Amino acid sequence: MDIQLKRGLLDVCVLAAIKNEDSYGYQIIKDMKPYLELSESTLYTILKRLEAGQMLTVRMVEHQGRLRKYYHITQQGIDRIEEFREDWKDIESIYRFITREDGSNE
Amino acid sequence: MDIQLKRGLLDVCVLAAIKNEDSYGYQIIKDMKPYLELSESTLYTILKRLEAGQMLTVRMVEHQGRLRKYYHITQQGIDRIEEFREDWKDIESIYRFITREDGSNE
DNA sequence: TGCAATACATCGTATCACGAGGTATATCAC
DNA sequence: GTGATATACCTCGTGATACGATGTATTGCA
Repeated sequence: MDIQLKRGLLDVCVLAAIKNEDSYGYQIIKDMKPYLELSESTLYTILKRLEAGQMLTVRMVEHQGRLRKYYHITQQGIDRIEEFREDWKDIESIYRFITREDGSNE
Repeated sequence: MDIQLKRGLLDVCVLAAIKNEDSYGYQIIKDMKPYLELSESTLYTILKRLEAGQMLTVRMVEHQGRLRKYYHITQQGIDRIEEFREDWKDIESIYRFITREDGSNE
């Protein structure tokens, strides 16, 4: 899929992936894979950005000798998803503009 | 609206704006305004990019002493819109992932 | 005379996705 | 025990790109 199209979805998509249950990087990639593939470098960049924007909090957990960073969504993160829902109305209107058939000669 | 969300729409939106009738920069901005605001600098960047990608052709027309550059969509441009329609199915599936209610506790 | 609208353009900046590469442990096959 | 694969994190550099700022030039109206 077109990279540009993904851009606006990525941040919200990651938030959605941890919305119902705290999760960690590797797991998030696996969960999102059926919908949207993203590389590790991309995910960790996004997670950092979301943490900086206080959309989520981080907690270290040891699991079988390896450290995992569990991410937990904040209220601001939940609000961000809600904003996206609002934006979606505009997106759909743009979609209709793009795919409209002008009746003129088709 | 979120800039990132617009990104994937912009190119296709401009193509859609000239799909039914050749148009020029200033007019395109006005036509798109109700759906998607974009600055002149952004539009001219996009038009250059679309021309380079052979999505449209350009023709100079003098109009009341001023030069206008009329843009005409090519078959490749039309195909690009069709590709977008295809991508839209994936986008909608991502939208459902983001807005899904997991039933668990809501 | 001045200002808004029309119509084009360039440049620099900030944001961002991603590939390439790095570190380290667990697990399983040979 | 050695190597490969999976797990799990990270950084850096690059290319793409939207946009504000700025510039040029004409038309038309107050």
